[in-house]
Amino acid sequence: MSGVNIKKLAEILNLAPSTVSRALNDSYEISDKTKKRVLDMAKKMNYQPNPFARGLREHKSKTIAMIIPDLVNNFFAQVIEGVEEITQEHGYHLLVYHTHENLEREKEIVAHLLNGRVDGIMMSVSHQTRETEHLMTIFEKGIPLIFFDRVCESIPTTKFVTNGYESGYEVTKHLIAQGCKRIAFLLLSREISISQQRLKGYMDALEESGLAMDEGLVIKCENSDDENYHIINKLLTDKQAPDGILAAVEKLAISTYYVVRDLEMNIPRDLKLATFSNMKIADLLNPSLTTISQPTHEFGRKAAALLMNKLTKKNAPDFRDELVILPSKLHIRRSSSKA
Amino acid sequence: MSGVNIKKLAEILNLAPSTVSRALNDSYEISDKTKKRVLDMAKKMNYQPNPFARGLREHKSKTIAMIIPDLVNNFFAQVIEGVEEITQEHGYHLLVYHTHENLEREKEIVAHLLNGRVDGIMMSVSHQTRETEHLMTIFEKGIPLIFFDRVCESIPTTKFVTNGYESGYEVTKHLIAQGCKRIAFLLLSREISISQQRLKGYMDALEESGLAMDEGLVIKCENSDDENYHIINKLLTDKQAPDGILAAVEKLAISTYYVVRDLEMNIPRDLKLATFSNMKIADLLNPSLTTISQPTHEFGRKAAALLMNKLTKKNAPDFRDELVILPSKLHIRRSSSKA
DNA sequence: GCTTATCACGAAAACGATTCCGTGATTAAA
DNA sequence: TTTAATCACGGAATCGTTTTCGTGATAAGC
Repeated sequence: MSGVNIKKLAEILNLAPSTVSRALNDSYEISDKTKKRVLDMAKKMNYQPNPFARGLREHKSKTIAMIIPDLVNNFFAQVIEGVEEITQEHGYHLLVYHTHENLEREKEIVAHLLNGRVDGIMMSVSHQTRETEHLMTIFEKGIPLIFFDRVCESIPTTKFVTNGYESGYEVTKHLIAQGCKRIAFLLLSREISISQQRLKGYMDALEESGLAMDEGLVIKCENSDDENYHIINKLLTDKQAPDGILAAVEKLAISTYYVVRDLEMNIPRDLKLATFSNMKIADLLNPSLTTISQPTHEFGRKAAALLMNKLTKKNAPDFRDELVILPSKLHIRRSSSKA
Repeated sequence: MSGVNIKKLAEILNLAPSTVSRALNDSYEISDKTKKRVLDMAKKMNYQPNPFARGLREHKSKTIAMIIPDLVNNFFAQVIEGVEEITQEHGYHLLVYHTHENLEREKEIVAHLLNGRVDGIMMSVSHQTRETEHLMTIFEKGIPLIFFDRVCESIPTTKFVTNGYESGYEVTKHLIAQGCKRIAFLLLSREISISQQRLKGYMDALEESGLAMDEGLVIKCENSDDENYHIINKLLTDKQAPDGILAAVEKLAISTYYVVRDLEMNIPRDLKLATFSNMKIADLLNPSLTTISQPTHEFGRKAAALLMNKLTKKNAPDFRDELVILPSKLHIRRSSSKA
């Protein structure tokens, strides 16, 4: 169709394909005169190297993959922007895959990436992910792998996370300071480490404040908003209803707003609410919503920069088995206020 | 590194590479017995075909690209989800690129996709995009191209859009019915067709209602939130301030909220507000926000389905030069109410 | 029994780029 | 002047598939 390749260029210029290739790659073996001839003609004919031929030879794709659970969650959309900023700088391409929190899908996606299609992978595991063989396979094949946010602790590579424990602790302390005695913790999964850390921070804050830890107040929610509505509704109409809610995920806080509205309750009078979220308009909600927000763009940029460094620098060291912790920030707003 | 290829399989099975290839592709020339042997061994050795070798032979990448202006805008994030759903079904891969509303970047991205890296392109043009040579190049190279939302009218292919004119008209009529006499229209660009249509709907509604059209009320905003804050602030503190605002983009409505709050004005009493937006929590804002929302998932799915059909079906017809119109929906909420 | 299909598979070319090896020509060293 | 480098380039192999063209063997048709 298009059909400008090295062979044609060589023919037109009366050179061998090897010479043209070397000229294009600025090899020292080619005279400046010839280089100029080749470059000029290449530009004139709008030559673009074939990525498959090159990929086949070099075993490099100049492509990385991002595997994330979901996009509707604002968090990942923002991280992607950060990542893409960096990859584009380096001339890399970015493939995006959603697992929809489904382990089987995660495995399938991973399987399709083991054949050289990508040079590196950045991922956030689904909250179903307990087995890790498929992730270990990536690692063992030597494909550079970075986790972010939802990490898999057992794979010895670099992981980017937020300080889940500290922020869980901090926001719980805040809720207690505002007068909460029974604080429920809403989460999607207890499997993934970020949830565990937030939960631990929450529990330690309770204990330190002399509040009883009630296992019945740690509520596992679902992926479906409808189901969550009912779960939260049941929670709030119980005679042992909590006076505070800490949501591990934005959408659980949203569902809480709807339940509260339908029950004609009042936030923050009857219930104080805080959530982990990167929503930009938390300020404009009614009432404005107390959030713990993560530095999303920085997240994406830092993780991508590390990966790009590994891929573009000769002899870059392997990733260290470490956690890079990016601090979250607590934004106190009306939903958790005393009055 | 991994190293399970057809040649190795062939060696182990005592067959020729060509036979193995045919067996894997379920060719009629291979006996069932041999097919089974090959398939079993391929599974056992975890064989994954090399995408570059295949791509080089077939001139197919099994990959499509999405080029969008921005991701922070909820709209595109949701469209991507729809697209990915379909592409994943067909075993296709999805590359994502952001132009950040920058024409030069758009051109660069396009240039990198002309060499066979992708089998098809779905895009929404940046609002800077006036020239269309780079888009025409895609078309002329025969790469299937679909536009959505922000389309380029002059390229003869299928475009997916919402009914901008009708919804612009409808929401303006609504604002007028709520008592607005001077309605401002906030937009990012007059170049792109979707803006033009919404604007036209707005103007026709004004005219039909006997309201004077004031060019000074059509306000061009910027990409930066800070600048927009000042623009809107100036607008609302003018002695000729509007009593209604229709925002073409969600973020302009958000900025309006902040300005109104800082000016200690009241929505909807002092100013009625409506916006094009796919925000899910418009309901929870203070006051709740009247929106015109697009069917984002359907958008992505329909456009992707058309593209997949073209790419996977033999002899699928070329895209017709037509506009596929997906209707938007007006959600009336408190921000535009009479009282 | 002989010709002709059909079957089941192998050998080799091709896709487009990179790179190892060679080689004639010029230059430098002795 | 001879020898050895260095330069500037060409030839051919290579990456892993798919596919065209064969080919020997078996089966079918007369």
